Amino acid sequence: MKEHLKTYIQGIVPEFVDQEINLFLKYFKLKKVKKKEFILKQGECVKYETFICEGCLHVFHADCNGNEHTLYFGIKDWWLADIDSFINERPSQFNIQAIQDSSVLIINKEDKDKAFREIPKVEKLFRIMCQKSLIVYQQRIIQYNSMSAEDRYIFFIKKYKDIAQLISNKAIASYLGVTPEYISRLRKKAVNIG
Amino acid sequence: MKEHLKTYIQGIVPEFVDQEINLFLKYFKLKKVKKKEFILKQGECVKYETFICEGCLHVFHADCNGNEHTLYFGIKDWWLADIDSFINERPSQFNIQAIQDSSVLIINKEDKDKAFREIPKVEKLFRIMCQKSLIVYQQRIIQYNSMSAEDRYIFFIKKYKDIAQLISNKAIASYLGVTPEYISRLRKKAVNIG
DNA sequence: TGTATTTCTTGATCTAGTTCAATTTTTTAT
DNA sequence: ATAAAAAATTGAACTAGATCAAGAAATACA
Repeated sequence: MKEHLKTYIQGIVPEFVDQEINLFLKYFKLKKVKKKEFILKQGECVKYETFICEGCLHVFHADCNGNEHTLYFGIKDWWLADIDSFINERPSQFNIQAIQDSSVLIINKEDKDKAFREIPKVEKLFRIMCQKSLIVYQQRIIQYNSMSAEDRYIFFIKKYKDIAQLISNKAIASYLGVTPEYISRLRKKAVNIG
Repeated sequence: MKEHLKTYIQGIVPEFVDQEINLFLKYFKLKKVKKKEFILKQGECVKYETFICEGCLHVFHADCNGNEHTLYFGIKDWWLADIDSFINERPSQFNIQAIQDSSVLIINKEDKDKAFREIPKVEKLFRIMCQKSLIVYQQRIIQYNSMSAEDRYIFFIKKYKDIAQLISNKAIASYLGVTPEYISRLRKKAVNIG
């Protein structure tokens, strides 16, 4: 399983040498997560940063009316964490739940901090990962401001084909910020048009 | 002017020693920007990463209908860059325009890369900065999905009091993803309610 | 200082997306 | 294989926010 993460790291920071990666990988523990199982519930403090080897997980916030709002879905090669909670050690706003049986690698805060100190390239790795996430979020924000729900739906389905097939329409709705009913209507329309 | 940046850096990464900061600061050049002046126009490639010492700047995308969509406003102690353009060396989707006369410090790509190599703590600095931005974007995305335009307006005005006073309602509208007319109505309502 | 341009406001009308409720389909668990 | 629960669909009514248009106020600039 750790091979996944190794390949991922080499893809991001090619300067990493084997020995450094292996040292880093030692800090990770493999965890199997069953479908529907939570690895984080909102209100808890995030203890681990998580790399997905296989499966699919759902990061979402439930508001006081019980409505769910999706931050994102993660598949193979994605990282999961509520950074705000992990870094600032405050209760998380988010739930993380497996949509399928999944395998993840987890590292705790002390070990991650140790890795930052022992292996300087880890700083670079996380700096670049963060930048990549930022780009995606920026894109998404511009889309909220400039596109209709219908266009965002079409964009989502195209961009995240593989994820879209694994998740419910309800979950897509909660990602796009619309109601499940509306997704249902959009879908019907899409089918009729072809 | 560079003192601003120095203080900022010390606030983020206290381990930075004076000598390292000074070395890093050497790479920055001061630039004065007049109100309404652009430091980036969409379609251009981003050459500089920018730190704001004073003033206020506006980062926005103009769509094919000429409508503007604001990514964010920056004031003192904010960084500006379309990371996607800066890192991947592709044309930017964004404009950056001064809302007031402003002073900024700029660093170009080669110098930034050099700094990453010469001063390892710079990696840490940018890693932490990125994390902070991510937290803000995540918050904003959840708000798009869970709050009405009215509530987002109220939130914005409270959270960014100082920025809100400098910018037009039109600009606020383009940040929130609503029309200026609607902001006008919300404002009226707010005044009447008190 | 006056004029041109941009913003702001307001009314009237419209529509994308919501809400609620009922039914069907799919999934889950036994 | 079956019952129970969750998700999806559909219709009808509704509403938050958009659009268009026109006048008032504020800003920019020569």
